[in-house]
Amino acid sequence: MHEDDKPLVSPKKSSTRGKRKVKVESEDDDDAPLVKKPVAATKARGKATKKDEGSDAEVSKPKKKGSKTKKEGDSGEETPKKGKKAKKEDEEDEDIHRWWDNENPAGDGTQKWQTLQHNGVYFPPPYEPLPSHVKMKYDGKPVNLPEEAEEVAGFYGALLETPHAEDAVFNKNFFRDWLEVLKRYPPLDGTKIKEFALCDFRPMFEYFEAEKAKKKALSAAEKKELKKAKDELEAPYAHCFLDARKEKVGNFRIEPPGLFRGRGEHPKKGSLKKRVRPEDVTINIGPHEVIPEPNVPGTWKQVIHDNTVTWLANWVENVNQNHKYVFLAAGSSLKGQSDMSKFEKARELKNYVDRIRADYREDLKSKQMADRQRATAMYLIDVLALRAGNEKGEDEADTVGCCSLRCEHVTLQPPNILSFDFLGKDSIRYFKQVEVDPQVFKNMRIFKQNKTDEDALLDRVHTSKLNAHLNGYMKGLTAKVFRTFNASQTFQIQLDEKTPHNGTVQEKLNAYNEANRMVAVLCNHQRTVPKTHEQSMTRMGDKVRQLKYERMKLRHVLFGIDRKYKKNKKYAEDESDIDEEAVVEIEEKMNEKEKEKAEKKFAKENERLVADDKKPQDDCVLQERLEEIDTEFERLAKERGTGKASLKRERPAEKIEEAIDKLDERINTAKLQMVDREAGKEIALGTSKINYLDPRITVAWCKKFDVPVEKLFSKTLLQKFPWALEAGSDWKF
DNA sequence: TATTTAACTTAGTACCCTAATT
DNA sequence: AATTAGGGTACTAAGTTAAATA
Repeated sequence: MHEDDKPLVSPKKSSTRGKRKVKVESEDDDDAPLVKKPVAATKARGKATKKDEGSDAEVSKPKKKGSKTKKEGDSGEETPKKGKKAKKEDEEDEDIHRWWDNENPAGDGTQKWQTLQHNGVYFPPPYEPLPSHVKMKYDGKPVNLPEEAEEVAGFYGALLETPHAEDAVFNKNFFRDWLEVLKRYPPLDGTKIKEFALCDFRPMFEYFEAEKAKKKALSAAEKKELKKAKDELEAPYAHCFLDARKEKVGNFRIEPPGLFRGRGEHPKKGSLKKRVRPEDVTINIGPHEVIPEPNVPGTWKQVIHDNTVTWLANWVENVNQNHKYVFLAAGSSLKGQSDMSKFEKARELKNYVDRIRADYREDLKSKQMADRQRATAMYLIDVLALRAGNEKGEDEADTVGCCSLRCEHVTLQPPNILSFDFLGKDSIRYFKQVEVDPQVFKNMRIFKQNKTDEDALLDRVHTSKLNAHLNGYMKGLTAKVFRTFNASQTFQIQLDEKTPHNGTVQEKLNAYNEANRMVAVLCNHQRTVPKTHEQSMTRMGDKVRQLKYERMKLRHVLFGIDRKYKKNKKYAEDESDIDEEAVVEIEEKMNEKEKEKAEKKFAKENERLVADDKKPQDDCVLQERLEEIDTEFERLAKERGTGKASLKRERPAEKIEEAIDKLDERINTAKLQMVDREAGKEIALGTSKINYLDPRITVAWCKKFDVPVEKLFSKTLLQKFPWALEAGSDWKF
């Protein structure tokens, strides 16, 4: 692998080591001449730098982007016609940086930027006190709170109808932190707030709800107006210039204050997450750029110039002392390159995985306990796609991964089934019974010997050691690469095997989703069952029964036409679940619906007549129509159980046969849809699509099977994966 | 070497928007 | 035209990992 000098790709380590801390300006003096100008770069855009840094990366552009570039070219002034109607205002028309055209676009190096210009971060607007008539109550009496205390009370008030308000830990933490605020900002009327149980936040809650409703009731135009105003305020922060290219910033808004919503049994949930001020925020910017002003009063904690990192700003959040960063958006070159190298690394694992597997299978029998445990861990990571599983602290939710499994999390079901039950990342339950290699089963029995439930199952394995071991096989190999590798590999294989070559687009999409789901199951990607799931299931079920009913009727018509059909097995058999009772139910429902429809139609017709200055139809017209429907209903009632039926309009037997075939098809797809829906109700497909499946697999598949990629990648996903869109139809993971 | 910290990826959910449905 | 379901996005918590520190 040759070292190349592309600006974004530097050879790593040697050059970056030791520079993690703050980089002093003078160190960068050597490249000063290159970047002096961009101080005024807001206007200059790519132009100036193109000349200066020239050549690299841009070579392929003129051809394709000719027209676009020209437009950008006359930069400075706006061409009067420009944006008028040609484009929707949101169409960005940036010429994308084709970094993946470079010879070694992802390399394995740290990306090191040359210039970085941005406007800092966007602080949320300051707190606006509630109107004076909205007051929480204490012991039944309204309390006059200073705004600092009111704000925090409001955070809680907004959550009244959520499960958080029922959570003892959440309440305790909130109340503790709120009391702390109250100490500094006590009620203005002298109320002594002592007990949580005496607090009534409902007036606040109701006010918020009313405000929400008001906002919702605004006309579309007003909403648009508001959004536009907000966008304008935020616009300066939405993009930055990285090496003179405009790039989207991911999360340029500073997280607003609120109550910490930890997942699962997080001991700190409900704690007050304080408002972040400029004094808390460090910004990272090119050494020669104009230093931006915060949009709220105050000065930055620090301004640094560290081109070995990719963040624009950071601060430490007060609840868990977690570091928060402002990064570029997923579609940026920096993120794109890193994403691509992630998948390239996973592909590289293909060259080593056989060896690695052979080794750990061997080591499953090692005499050394540490080796045997490590091998077992690797088995779990490789086969079950478990996460590495770092140790966690007392002040965090009790969740585990591979290396942090405890004895209580695995039970043995002879001869060789392991039953896993533990909470993983985000406190998502991993609950599976898995048939494992007999040696793994034996090992587990051994590892559990003489230990209590709370003891570590793999007490001799630690993530860092494990990763060091993996790194010995392949540079950069760590536990998490296996998840990426196995996910993408599984996906590719499933698609290759299961895609119906001559199927319809829908059938192909089904195969795709099936493969996607298989990966999601492997990685245990879950979601809460949608609220409406049950409802939509019954609705789908009703639809199937309706179809079956129609089929039955058609069959009966056939019997009336020719007795031979009764002999035909295809038609002789009754539809499942359509018994006498069901028929009654269906017909009653049909009757009801028909009447409703008739009434609506009647009303509409009259409206029209009135509008045309004619006189509306008499009610008896409606009555007549309703009676007709009832007559039909009675006719059907008489048919019940006779095994015969007639149609309103006669049709030849062969047409009916065709219709039945069509119904069969519809019944089948509807049933499949139900099965599909039920199977997927708690499986999240998105996570694997975004993080684990090499997008080139999807792109190649789309090309090969002639499916538009837009059916599978949303707009943002398309923006995230520009580098993958050029994969050929025969590309393989 | 063990522990801590910094930086980055991965994750589910709340909420918004859009398209299907009524 | 209004409602609703479900897809998409924003948000930020919770992981992993390498490097810094003790």
